[in-house]
Amino acid sequence: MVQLNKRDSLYATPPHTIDGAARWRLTFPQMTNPEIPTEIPPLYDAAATERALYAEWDAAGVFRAEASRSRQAGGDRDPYTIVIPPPNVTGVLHMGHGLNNTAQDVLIRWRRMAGDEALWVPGTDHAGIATQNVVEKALAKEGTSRDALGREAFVERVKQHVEQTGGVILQQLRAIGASCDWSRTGYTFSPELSRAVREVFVRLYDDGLIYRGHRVIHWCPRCLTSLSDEEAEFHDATGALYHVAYPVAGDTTRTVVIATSRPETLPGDVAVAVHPDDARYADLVGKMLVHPLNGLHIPVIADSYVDRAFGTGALKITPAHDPNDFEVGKRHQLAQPVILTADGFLRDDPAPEGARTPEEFVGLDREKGRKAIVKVLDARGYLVKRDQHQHAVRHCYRCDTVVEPRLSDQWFVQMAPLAAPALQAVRDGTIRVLPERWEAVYVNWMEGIRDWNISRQIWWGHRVPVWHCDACGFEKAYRDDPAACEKCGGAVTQETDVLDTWFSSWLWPFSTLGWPDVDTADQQAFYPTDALVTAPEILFFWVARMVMAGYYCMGQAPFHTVYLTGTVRDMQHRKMSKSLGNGIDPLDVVNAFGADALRFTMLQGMGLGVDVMLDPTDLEKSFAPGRNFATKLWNIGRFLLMSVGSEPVRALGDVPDASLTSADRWILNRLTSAIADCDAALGPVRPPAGGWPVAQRNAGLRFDAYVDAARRFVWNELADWYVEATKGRLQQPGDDRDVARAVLTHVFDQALRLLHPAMPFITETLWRRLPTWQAGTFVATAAWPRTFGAHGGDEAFDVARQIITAIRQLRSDYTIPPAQQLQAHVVCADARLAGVVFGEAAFITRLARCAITADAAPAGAAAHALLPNGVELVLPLAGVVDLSKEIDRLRGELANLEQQLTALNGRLANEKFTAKAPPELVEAERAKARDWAARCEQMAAKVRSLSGGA
RNA sequence: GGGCGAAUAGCUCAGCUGGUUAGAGCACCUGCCUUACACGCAGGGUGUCGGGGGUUCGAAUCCCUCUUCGCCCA
Repeated sequence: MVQLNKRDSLYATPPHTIDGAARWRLTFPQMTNPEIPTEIPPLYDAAATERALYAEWDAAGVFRAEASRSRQAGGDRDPYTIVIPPPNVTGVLHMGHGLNNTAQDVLIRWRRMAGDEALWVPGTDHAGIATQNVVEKALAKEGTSRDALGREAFVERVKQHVEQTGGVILQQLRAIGASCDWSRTGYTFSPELSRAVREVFVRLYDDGLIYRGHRVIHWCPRCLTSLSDEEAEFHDATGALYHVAYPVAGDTTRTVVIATSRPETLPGDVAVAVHPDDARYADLVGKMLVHPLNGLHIPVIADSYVDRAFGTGALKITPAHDPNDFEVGKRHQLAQPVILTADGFLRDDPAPEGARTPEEFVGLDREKGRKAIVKVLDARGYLVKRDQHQHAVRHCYRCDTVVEPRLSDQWFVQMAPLAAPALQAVRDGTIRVLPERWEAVYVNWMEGIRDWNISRQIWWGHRVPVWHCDACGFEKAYRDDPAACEKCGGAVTQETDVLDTWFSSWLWPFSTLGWPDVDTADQQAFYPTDALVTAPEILFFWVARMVMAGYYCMGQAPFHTVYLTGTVRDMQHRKMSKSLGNGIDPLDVVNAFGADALRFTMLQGMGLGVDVMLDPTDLEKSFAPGRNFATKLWNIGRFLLMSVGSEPVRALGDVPDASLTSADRWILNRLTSAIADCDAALGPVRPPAGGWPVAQRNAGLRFDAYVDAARRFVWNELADWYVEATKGRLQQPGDDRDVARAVLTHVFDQALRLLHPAMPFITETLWRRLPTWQAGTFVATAAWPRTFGAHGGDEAFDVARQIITAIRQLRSDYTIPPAQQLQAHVVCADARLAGVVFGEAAFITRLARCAITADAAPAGAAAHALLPNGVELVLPLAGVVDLSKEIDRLRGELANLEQQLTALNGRLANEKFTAKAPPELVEAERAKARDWAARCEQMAAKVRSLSGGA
């Protein structure tokens, strides 16, 4: 429940129904008539504006890029391209997307206005495992399964699911204002992009970079597929380390104790390994041990892989269920019994001598199997001890199931040759990664690059395009499905695995531009792309692999800048997630406060490498920065546009320089530094030839600094000072009124342009109400502001501002009601300064509600202020000001300044300082000391005269 | 276990290659419905720049160390 002000009653529904969100939904007449500025509604209605405005942009083709206009294709504009990180086709928008796509949209809108041929390619990926999981769950509910349906019918079913539910997220992106070129929407499973996937597979295969390997890989027993290293995420867990005794065969006095965190894999043991230099076990190497569960004899082997310091220094070897054991097993030619089923249940894989998995354990899942086995070991006296153990356990990134290492045949990409140029690119500055520290992470991963398991044992995805001959065994990868074996004419069979979804998205920057067709217009015009904006989590999954694919397929890097966003978190710093229920639906925010408020809030919090904290339980508070500023901007616009009115406005260039007031000069100078600040914050657009120089590697992409600069200009300079300064001028017809109207219009126009990339909707809505607006034009395609030379003569306005602030401070110190008119006596030793001050008298009087006069102040109690420039203010306040308190107040100020001055003089007296510090600095400090000394003297004199007069 | 980063106002963060009287937003305190805006206006900084040592004429900034917290990798 909010406190209503008098204005609310005009528009609001009864007070008890008012909350922050509801107020924004109140409807006002459509604001499509810009011709009547006097009818600008008092509240900006985002809901009623945004959707229609987006449709208008879309219909006008504002977001569509033309290949022919790109310099690379013979046009006269620099291309600027971003490809969207394709979201899951059946996904819905979350805050992470909101953050990420807002950043991209700022860049694209900025460059579009700056005159680049800006292309933002949107699209989705088919999300193999995730989408298949969803459909399989639905089938389970219907009492059927993918196996019952069969492969073709199942794939058809998934397709239907995607058609029905897919693409929602692309609609949602429109709601937050994303200015994508929808005519180029990509989909990783479309026929075009599928052709790219197949092409790259065949090329890699023919180059010998794709091979089939029999290895221990990460297996998700729930998704029933293999996972790449990146998809099997480590989570720290507290487990137990079990010490199990293996008796030495034929020597009842001795045992070897091994330590394991996974006793359920005991049946798969084929050896116990010790370090070759480990004296404790040296005499046992080559001897046999009796397996404590199945009684089979297994050897003690020596292998330097064993870490003597871990556990007991003896390690059980289970080749089929641990990647390291697999390697050890291969070195020692050991068997590879598989004692777990695909879905994670214990099974037997008997040795010639007998069963490995005792019958009582067969059919138990991993959890139950572990408990049962530990119980039996304990009962038989083989369990020596059980320690608590901290370790990292891999989990499936899609379903969070504990990943099982599993021995199987998989397709791999040999990565080292692909990594070489990708590593070089970041090292030599062809590609920069921001925040910089991720560059090190990237380099580290590339240097230790491991082969990529690209096969997935699912059906939804691109099927591995390899066929083998049933008759002669010939095998080959094909661009087009073969009818028969090219060697013997026998029947051929295609591989059943499909490819990792990332095997399609690593081609995204060029597959969306028409690859593998060569030199399509889009490729020529827009490749390589410019910035890639994404979350750090997919640096390896996606970004690093795109770089590799870019070099492999296109011969050059796919982009020159990688910007990794922060993560959206709640107030406890937990990542927002569906399972925690701490997420915020961006569309709720859009409905409540508008897309601009959402975007501005995110941008303001988007420091480089900084996470964005939002409170899902209090949207009102979380989005206050954006909401407040959107409202402020609306109100500034409303007032400014109504004040300027609809009569013709002179172009600023037609206003003679001499007609500009000090205030005009001041705001124009503030504007030019705001433009410079925004440009500097957004940063260098593209690297010079030869890559990023060190000085620029970390420059730009400071979205927080950009919106801050624009906000400061609009709110703290334009609204707080300049608009106030023009109020008087606008009421008096004449030339000066027209000058003020021209400056207001120009400055507001420029401000809207600066803000447009951040707040596209509200800026467009206001921009078309400018008296200079021409039908059919958009701020979205208006020219990005440029800095201009400084206007001299803005000091008077600054002096006036200082005086106003000083009077306000005194008012506040003495709690004088704002409405009470005052009179200040201004004492200026400097005649020129006096002229300046009294030239701004009207302005000072209005803003400070205080007339100024040069007359000497009357006797009696008064408040005093001494400005740094020597101007002295006396506010006669008999009855309000207590003279002794006033003296104390001034003495306090004086003491403060004297303290600073003493420190400063100390520094200046130090010869080491004057000798070693830069001369400019020393001179600046001397000047400061002179100023302070003068001011101290003035203040001391004031205190003396007040004390003496008392 | 290996590597990297951070610690500044109640909260989230700026503070560039050492030199400002240490800043912003939100929150907070005081006074105001001053005819664009109470989602606002005016005024207010509420701080041992994590602890300790060092380098330097000078340290929030550079170095060492301790503590705490993150991230990446295994």
